[in-house]
Parts: sequence; C-alpha cells; structure tokens
Amino acid sequence: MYLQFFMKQETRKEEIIKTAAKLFEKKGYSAVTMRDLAKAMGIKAASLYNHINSKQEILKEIIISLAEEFTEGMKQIKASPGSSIDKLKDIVKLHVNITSKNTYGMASLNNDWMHLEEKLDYYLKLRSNYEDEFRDIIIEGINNNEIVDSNVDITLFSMLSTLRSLYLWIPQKEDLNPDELAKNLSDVLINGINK
Amino acid sequence: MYLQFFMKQETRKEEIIKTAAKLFEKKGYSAVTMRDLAKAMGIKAASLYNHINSKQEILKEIIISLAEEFTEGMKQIKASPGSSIDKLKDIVKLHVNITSKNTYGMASLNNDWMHLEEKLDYYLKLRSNYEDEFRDIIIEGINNNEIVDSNVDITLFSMLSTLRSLYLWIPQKEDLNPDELAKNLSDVLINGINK
DNA sequence: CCAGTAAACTAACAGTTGTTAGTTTCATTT
DNA sequence: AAATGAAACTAACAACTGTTAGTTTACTGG
Repeated sequence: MYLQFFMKQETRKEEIIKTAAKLFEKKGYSAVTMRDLAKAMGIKAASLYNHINSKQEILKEIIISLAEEFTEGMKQIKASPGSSIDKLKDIVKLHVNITSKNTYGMASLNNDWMHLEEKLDYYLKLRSNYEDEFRDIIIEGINNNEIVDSNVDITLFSMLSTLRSLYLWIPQKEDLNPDELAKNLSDVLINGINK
Repeated sequence: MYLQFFMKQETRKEEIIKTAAKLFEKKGYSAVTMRDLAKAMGIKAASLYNHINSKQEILKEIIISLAEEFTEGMKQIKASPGSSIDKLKDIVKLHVNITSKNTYGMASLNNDWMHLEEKLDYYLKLRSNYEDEFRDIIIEGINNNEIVDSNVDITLFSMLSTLRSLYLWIPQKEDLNPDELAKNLSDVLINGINK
C-alpha cells in the first residue's frame, strides 16, 4: 500500500492484461486459454474472474487503448505546423514510440482485432479514419511538391506495412534506442535506398 | 473424370486445403474448427478425414509449400546475372506473383506459422535462410555502390514488412494487375518518396 | 449384375473450453 | 475481538474440440 506514494502501483487487472498480451503475442488470442493465462499468473483460472469480466474484455482493453493512442497521436500531428515530410516523420516517431512501450499489445492489435466482437465496428472505424488521415498527409505532400507523385495508395501501404510490423523487430533490436530507430526508419522510408 | 483431359482437376484434398486457407485468413488457424471447415465444404466434419489426416496437416500443406516456393524463387534470383537493384526488383516480383496466386495461404504463412509443431523447425530454417540471402543482396548492393549505405537491417526489415503484408492489400486492389503493382512497388521501395 | 471403391454419413469418445457458484484465506480497519 | 473486503480457492457446468469406428450411398469397371 505505502508503495503507491512513490511508485506507480500496477493493479491486478493491469497485470493480467499485460501477461495476457505476452501470451497472445506468442500463440494468438484463440490459442491462449484462461488456464494458460492463470498458470502464467500463478493462480487458478477461476480467480481471474475476480478482476476481469471475460476473455473478450482482456482483448478489448489491449486493442482499443492502443487504437485510441494512435488516433490521439494522429490528431496532434494533423494539427501541428511543419511540412508534409515533417508530419510523416512524426508518424514514424508515433509508431516507434507506441510500439516500444507495448510490443506485445501491438501483436494483438495486428493479428487478433477480428475477435473483438462488440467493439469490432468501433475499432474498424478508428483504423480507417487513421488510414484516411495518413493518406491525406501524403496527398498534401504531393500537391506541395514535397513528395514524388507515384501511386498514393502504394506509398501509404508501404509505409503502413513497415510501421505495423515494427512489433516484430523492436524486441530483437534492443541495442537500438527508439529515437535512433525512428531516424533510420524515416531515412529508408522517405528517402529510399537507391543511389 | 473426362474433365481431366482439358482442365486441371482439383482433388478433393486440394479443395479442402483451399477452403481451409480462406477460413484461416478470416479467423486464424486456432479459431477455425473442423466443423467450420466441413460446413464450408458442405459435408460433415468426420468426412474430412477421408481426405486429410489431421487439422495440423492442412496448415502444414498451406505453409510449407509456400515457404518452399519462396526458397526456390530466391535461389533463382541469387543465381541470375544483373545488378543488385535488379535482384531486388526480382524479389518484389516474386512476392507479388506468389501472393497474387495464393492470397489466403499467405495470411496463414504470416500469422499461423507458430502452430506448425513438427514442421516448425524446418519452416524457421527456410525463413531465416531467405532473410539471410535477402540481406546478402542488399549488402552486395551497398558494396557495389548501387544502394545507399544506411542501416542494412532496417532496409531489409522495411522491404520485407511491405512484401509480407501484400496479402492484405492485393485483394482490395483487383484493378491493379500484378506486373504494374510490382513496378509501382519497386519504385516506392527502391527509389523512395522524397523529391 | 456384381464387386470394388471413393466419399459421404451417424454416433460417439475423451479431453478442453470459458465461465459460474460457493467457500476459504488472510491482512487491514473498526 | 469482530467485521470487512480483496483475492485466492475447489468443484462443477454445458458446450465445443479433434478425431475414430463403423456404416451407408452411389458410381465405375469387369
């Protein structure tokens, strides 16, 4: 109890969600049972229900909070000054930062969103809004003559694919700090690789 | 029977695997039951076992055949003449072609490989060999002064992430034919987007 | 017409699934 | 000392899982 005066105390529910995210990353939502999760927590499956309402709820908490974080980040980037290229660099930073903080959750966001059920529509709306705003920035850049006028959707697809896969690579590149990674990534994504 | 004289007759096993791949793409391997698959085939679950030995085997057939196709393609690219940039363009073509032919299977390859069990080690070996040979081509290009000398692993990661995500985008871009897609993709991935 | 066979069927199995109900433990507060 | 409340427990449920055994159906070649 006294701990909460000087450090952030993680609630039991948060511990469960964090542990679940780790398991979901390895085997996927459907293949992880409540007994698996309980074992990883060192308790019995039934005890989990003192803290959470359902398996569904765990997935929802993991995915929706992340999706809203991205939505909020995009909102700020959209409102910021600076060129389109600057905004794209900020998007790269946004993905690197969120993914660095929560690698496991990002795996669920990418692979298990289809199991969301009640919150599925909401998630899909957030995602398509995000993609639309991303696309708008690219189009703006083309109109401003900052960005090469190639196929917009392919440019969007390429950047987004790379950024969405970050969760797979960040864990095995612990030597690289987020800022440096964001910089290198921007170089490759924005400036290309051809000499 | 007489059909096989003028068109490729799909065996029942192949039909099952194809149908399974479609279902796996939507919900993932673990969330698809043999009864789901049977219903999609218009038969009862037990009848599936006249054609396949286990659920596992279906996944194995889907993933391993694709992985071997990539391995074979890479082998030919490696042996071909041409610059490193040419080879990278060939890799893009390889991914676009294989993914266009088998979008559903690529979803399993990307998301369900961890459920392979006996064939898991073999798959992981193929995959890491593939990545190594991809990396070698990039390094060769840097040494030949064809490719910008940025972080090799990030270049590799970026290209591979985009190519591995193709299965998500190809179905909704039916207007774009494979050759054109490969060309546009090469432009974006290799020449970048910055003006 | 009969034998053979591919491919469907019904019925059932043993194990696993998410979840609920009711109970116990134990540290903190009154 | 008694009461509270959080968080664990045991036991059980109904539904679902992959899979097997044995049977039926319907077409094919002799």
